Amino acid sequence: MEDGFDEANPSTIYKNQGGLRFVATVINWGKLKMSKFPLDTIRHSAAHIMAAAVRELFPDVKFDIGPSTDDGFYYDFDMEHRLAPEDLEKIEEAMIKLVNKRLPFEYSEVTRAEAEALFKGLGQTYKLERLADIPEGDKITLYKCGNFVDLCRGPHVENSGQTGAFKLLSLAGSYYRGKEINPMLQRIYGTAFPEKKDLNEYLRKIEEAKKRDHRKLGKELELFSTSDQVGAGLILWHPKGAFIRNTIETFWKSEHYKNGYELMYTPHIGKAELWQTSGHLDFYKESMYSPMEIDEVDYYTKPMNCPFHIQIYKSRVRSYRELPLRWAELGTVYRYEKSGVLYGLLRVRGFTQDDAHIICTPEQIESEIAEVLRFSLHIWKSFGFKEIKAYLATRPAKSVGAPERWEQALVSLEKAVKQAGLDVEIDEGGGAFYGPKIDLKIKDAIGREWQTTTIQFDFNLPERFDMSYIGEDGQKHQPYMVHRALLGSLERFFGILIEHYAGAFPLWLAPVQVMVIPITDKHHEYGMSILKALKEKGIRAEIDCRPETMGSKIKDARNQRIHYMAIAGDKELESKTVSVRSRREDQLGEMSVDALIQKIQSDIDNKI
RNA sequence: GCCAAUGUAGCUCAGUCGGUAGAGCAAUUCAUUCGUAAUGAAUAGGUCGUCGGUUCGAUUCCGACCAUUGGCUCCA
Repeated sequence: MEDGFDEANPSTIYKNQGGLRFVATVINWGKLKMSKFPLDTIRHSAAHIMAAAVRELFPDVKFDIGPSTDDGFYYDFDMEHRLAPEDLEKIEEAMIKLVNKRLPFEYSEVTRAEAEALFKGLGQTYKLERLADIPEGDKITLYKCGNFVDLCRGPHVENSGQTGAFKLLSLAGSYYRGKEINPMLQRIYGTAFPEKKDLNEYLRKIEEAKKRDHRKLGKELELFSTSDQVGAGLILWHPKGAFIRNTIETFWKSEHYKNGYELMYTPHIGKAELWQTSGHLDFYKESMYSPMEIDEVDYYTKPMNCPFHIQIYKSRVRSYRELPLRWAELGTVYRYEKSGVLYGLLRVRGFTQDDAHIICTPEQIESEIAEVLRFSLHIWKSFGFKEIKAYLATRPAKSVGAPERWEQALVSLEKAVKQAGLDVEIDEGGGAFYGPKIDLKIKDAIGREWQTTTIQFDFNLPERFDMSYIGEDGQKHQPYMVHRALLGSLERFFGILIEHYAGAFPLWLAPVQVMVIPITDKHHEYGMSILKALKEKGIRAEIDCRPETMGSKIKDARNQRIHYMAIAGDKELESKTVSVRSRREDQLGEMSVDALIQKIQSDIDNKI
């Protein structure tokens, strides 16, 4: 009978604390079937049940909030007990008991004073603070399920039996109100679905994502690693990963040359004065590494390439006749990232941007932007990504640059996006202080979105570096400058690529395209001749001459995600053929080596 | 950076309530010469993340650090 709770008559709860009355939430939903409750209602209700269960197990708990999310729900708690993974099972068990009781969700509209009295009485300090956030005049509603009452705007399901199939997934720390200076609360993540099969499908998806995890595949396929001795967030590209990177870079470079770019190389460090002029030491210093002293002058490792490109621009007087300049560089930069945010290839401390700067006249800006976008989509298509969404970020409150420039920039960005036929979302005021931008998000094979391409105007650096060109009128003018990265960084892109293809790269990127498998050592010689024929045609082939069974060699080649296996035994030796197996289609039967070569070359050409 | 967890052979993991450790896979050697997802046997392989403390003795207990994992914050 905690808190005056009467099991037989739940509605009597808290009557002693302000005489609050609760009514069932049944009205909200009428006769809806459980599966008809909105997903977020089910999840939010599950969060309440979880909170109620936590309260039973740890009575001293203080509650913060417990919303539904895109994938499920969470609830933030503050308590003496440090939650451990074993606790999740106990909490789930307690939840199931509450579910089986089919306790009604009941709500009550109360006055601020009533709510304050209630939460003060319960010692729920976070709830009191959350209560204070509710604007004067707004309704204050409480939802109660069993002996757990929560400040909540609802809605909820009718009773605890309707929270569907749920599962608690993980524990995490989380700052109160998401602010670093606030105390860290304990968060439990879970998810819920109307039906068990939906939950299972979701859990299967998590498993699928785990299988594709680039950190796991990177190790298994020997693509990359990091080393404690080198340092966190610094990537070592192993031969196979480096091969793929080189293939990406070669393609990237040739496409850039074909599309009107020029490529450059610039140093990894630059004097403090350069970064002073660029403003990085004022605005970006916390992401830069400590300087090194050379001949009594401080030099910084570069976090960006732009100041160097600008120096090339400024190496002589520029005429309007040479604009637009499209200058690209695979520039390796180093940025300090907090230790806790490092994540495989996706968040690192040293990375190579596929950077470019477009320097042009105001008249050229619109077509230049359209062209960058077109080029970007072409590149994405080449790597097998087809679903792309654009995000347009406009002028923030604090910003530099003439209003008419911002206006023109936005118009050209909008036009370009429209022309490219992309779905676009506007992020009002989300631009950088130095200019508006378009970001592209690409969707991978299992539907996850990744932010990659960014196209950013910069009204700051041309000013700071006093960039100019001589116009038709013989006068000095300030050019427009646009930064853009298509793949983002090679590290991050490689991580995305690994997950997109689950390690099974398209043939043109695959480090090994064919594995020749002689059945016994009688066939080694013939196998070697096949290997030679393939290599002569520039096909990346290897041969497996280990004294293993054919089945074992096939298994290993498959695990290495090798596209084609060319099996050579007595039959093939006699008919001068190979028996071909593909990763995708299993057995393709016997064919001549020439036929295999043709097949492979056609796959490569089609970027399959 | 913060909260929590983890760190044992190349990989995946077991184990030691304090007496310097074990499996499977991989590797090596030998045997097997095989027809479309694992042939068999033997051998070798570990400062138990690093440094310090407690102890007769530490991989085990304690502390610091490093790294990793799940989140939070951050990512102009």
